[in-house]
Amino acid sequence: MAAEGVTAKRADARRNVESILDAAVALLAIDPGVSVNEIAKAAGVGRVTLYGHFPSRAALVEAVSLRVIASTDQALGAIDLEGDPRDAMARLLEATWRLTHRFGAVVIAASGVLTPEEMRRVHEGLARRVHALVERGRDEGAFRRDMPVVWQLATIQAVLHGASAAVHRGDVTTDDATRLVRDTVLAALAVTSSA
Amino acid sequence: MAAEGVTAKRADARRNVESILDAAVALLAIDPGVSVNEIAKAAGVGRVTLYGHFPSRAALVEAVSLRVIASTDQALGAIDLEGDPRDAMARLLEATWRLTHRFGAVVIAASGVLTPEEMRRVHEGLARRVHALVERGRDEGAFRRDMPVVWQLATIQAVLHGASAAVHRGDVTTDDATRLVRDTVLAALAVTSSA
DNA sequence: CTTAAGGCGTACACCATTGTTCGAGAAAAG
DNA sequence: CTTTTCTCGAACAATGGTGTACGCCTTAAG
Repeated sequence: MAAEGVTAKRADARRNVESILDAAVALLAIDPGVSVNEIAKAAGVGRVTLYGHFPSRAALVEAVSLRVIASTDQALGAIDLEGDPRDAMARLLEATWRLTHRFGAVVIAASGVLTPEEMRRVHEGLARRVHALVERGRDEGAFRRDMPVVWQLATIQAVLHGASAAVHRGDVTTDDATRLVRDTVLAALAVTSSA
Repeated sequence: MAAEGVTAKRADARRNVESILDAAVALLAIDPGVSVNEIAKAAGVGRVTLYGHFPSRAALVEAVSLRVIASTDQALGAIDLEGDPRDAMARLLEATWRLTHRFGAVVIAASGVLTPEEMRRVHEGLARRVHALVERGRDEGAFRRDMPVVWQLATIQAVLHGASAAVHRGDVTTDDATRLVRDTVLAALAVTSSA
């Protein structure tokens, strides 16, 4: 329908592609080095079938990355970043945390496949919102200015990643982590009363 | 000399073992999956020579782990943890940061070789000091109590790890990171003035 | 129902890595 | 100098992963 040059894929083929992508996202989010065999098995298809849809492991990882990026970008785009920087950051963190926890190590898998330039562009696109919000918070006196912005961004990312690890370890629940990430990051960004 | 049961190793053999361990620590701290070949090459010895001293890759990683653990334990044991919890935490963080940055990913390599029980014991030994200090700080009203201790420990670890990544990325210098880690962690642990 | 697209298992080539063996040669120890 | 230990390269088997070729079978599509 879309293009008549390519013979429309059969229904089960489309279903399998979806299964493969779903399984790949789930497994790559835990272990970036998972084998194609395991992904195919988890998707309920044969390894050869997987290769019928994705010419190589790299292509699969790339497809997964694109899917994760699109999903992430869409979710973050819906966040209201206006108003008090602290409140906006709280909202942004809540959404970002869910995404980080859900996709986790996919980034690591992607870093081995995508070119550094592609990685930079993706990271840029996702970090842009946080970056802009941190800048605004600093300008408006809500966030401390005695640290580099890049450091503050790195801290946010580190806390998110650490929260994901803590949940996987069973130290805290996902719901608790939502609150803890927010409070911890806001405390780290807040202007010190002793200054 | 030490024991007459074993024939004393030759001088160059001892030197080579040291070279191998040094190279292994350096390489494993960057890439936990580095090959034996690369380690041997970096140490300036043949791969077979390496296998002459360490029966397997796992044995090498274990030896490296033990060396790192001993070095870490000794360095942290020299820290004065008395006095104001904030000051003590600052001192502890400074030392821990240097170790984290120096050894980094060795932990990841070790996790694939050491048994979970061994890993737990090692982690316990290293986290014990931080844990005790956080507890004391909470009891004395210096650190906030509206977060689980395990979360606060996870946060500290996350910031340290993130700092190491930031330095490797070139976002901040090692010296800056020392100060930033301290200030960020203390801000995250501090009791909120708004509460 | 007929047909073609897709699924699936087996088997194979290929590559990197681990771990071993052998023998010649260099170097330390006495 | 002699002996013993160690180094080192080359070669080999084993493993585990990626990617391909082939043939049979299932299933969607018309």
